[in-house]
Amino acid sequence: MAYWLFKSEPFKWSWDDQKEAGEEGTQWTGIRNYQARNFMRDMKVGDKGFFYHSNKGLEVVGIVEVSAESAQDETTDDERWDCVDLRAVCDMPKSVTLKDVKANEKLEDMALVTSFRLSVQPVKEDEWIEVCRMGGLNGKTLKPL
DNA sequence: GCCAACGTTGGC
DNA sequence: GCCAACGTTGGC
Repeated sequence: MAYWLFKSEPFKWSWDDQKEAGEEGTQWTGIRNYQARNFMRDMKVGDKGFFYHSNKGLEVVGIVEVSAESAQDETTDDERWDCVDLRAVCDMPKSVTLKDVKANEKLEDMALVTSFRLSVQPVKEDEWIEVCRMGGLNGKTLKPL
């Protein structure tokens, strides 16, 4: 299983919107960047990801799961763009801010810091565990600590 | 709202 | 295939 991070501007698509999309989840539309798209093509159903609020908030607020593999982005006819479906899994008991991430030397190589413009990013397992721990979650079981 | 970083486009 | 111009992202 792989781990990822998804950025969204909360005034466009917030964590609350994602939760309202329910168990089925919904397409993670609007990605128009080849690198980000290629990461989505690598995703498998069941992969976990952080839901990050960019622009406003600047924090990881929840955990999502890939609920469908990459398929045509329904918001465009352009066949170059496809995306996965995501569903909300749980809240971060305590949201983890970009500031917190930058202040943690274990996370200095995290793509969130090094490739900050990339809107869909891979997360290494140790980074996953660490960010979960900072947010009050066990990264393996996704239960509160 | 500014601007740095960086991806994309298009002329040559 | 280079590179300048341009557009977008996202932190500050």
